[in-house]
Amino acid sequence: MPRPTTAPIGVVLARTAKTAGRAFDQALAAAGGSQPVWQILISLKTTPVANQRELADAVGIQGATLTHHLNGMETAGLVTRRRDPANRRVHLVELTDDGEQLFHRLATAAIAHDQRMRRGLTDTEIAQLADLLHRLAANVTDD
Amino acid sequence: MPRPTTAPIGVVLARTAKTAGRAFDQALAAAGGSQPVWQILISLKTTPVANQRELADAVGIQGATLTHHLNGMETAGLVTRRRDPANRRVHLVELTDDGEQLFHRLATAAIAHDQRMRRGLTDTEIAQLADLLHRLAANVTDD
DNA sequence: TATTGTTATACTCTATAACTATA
DNA sequence: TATAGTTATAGAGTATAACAATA
Repeated sequence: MPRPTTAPIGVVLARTAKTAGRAFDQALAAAGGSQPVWQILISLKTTPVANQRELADAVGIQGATLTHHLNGMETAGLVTRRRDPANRRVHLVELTDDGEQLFHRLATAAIAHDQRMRRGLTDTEIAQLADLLHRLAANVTDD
Repeated sequence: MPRPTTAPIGVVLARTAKTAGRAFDQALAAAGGSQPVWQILISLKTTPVANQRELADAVGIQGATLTHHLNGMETAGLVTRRRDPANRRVHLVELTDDGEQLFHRLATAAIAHDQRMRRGLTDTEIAQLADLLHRLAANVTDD
């Protein structure tokens, strides 16, 4: 008596994330950004981080990878880096006016993208989905 | 009266997919594979494709990208390519014995990974999740 | 010595454009 | 001309290892 073969949830998740991620990429690109830049901006705006290591953790990348993105963002005039006088090993990352403006443009694009994705789903269903995704992620997080 | 700020579902989805995707990468790497190789193998085994273009579509990549992966897989002895006698423009892709074996190893790893992710979730919840993800993806698919 | 961050280097996945082979 | 696939090239994102600066 074969179990009803539910398609592997990992496959469904990966496929959906690929599709949604590409659409999100396009939305952000049209607004002059990208997913890593958006993640970094949103972390800077919403999460109090003491140093770049914590920022990298918040974004989910390595420190060297963060440096790579910050280099680009600094060249583009989105952020400044200066040493913390209290601990000169620490580099304080701060948004410029241009960085603030890009943040708002990307936020607008992200909100529009989210509303598009949510079409036809109730708030309850979205909450269910978020809960299920959280529980799934917890299962593959080693801690 | 501000709406209860549900976290953007796109953010939750992207974060979950990143976490789950990396765990899946590690599981496949430990079994000697990768996500693109696994997607190609599973498409070859389960989807009847007439040519490489259809295979690329099934995997969700461009034809040239598929060629890139098939080159590696052919070098690794996982697949063979030969021209279709009936239409010599078409290259028939076939799994070798080694390819079959890798498919089974990766399938085992994928199943274990799926079971790990599903811990604590009922079959009903998984089915709900799959349904919600499908509806989300449909909203960002242009067709 | 330990901590913070950068530099150097390289790998994987992906893509577009130009090309070859076949029809 | 149109179709199937490959080659050439490039770009984005990520990572590890070695290094410099600071404590």
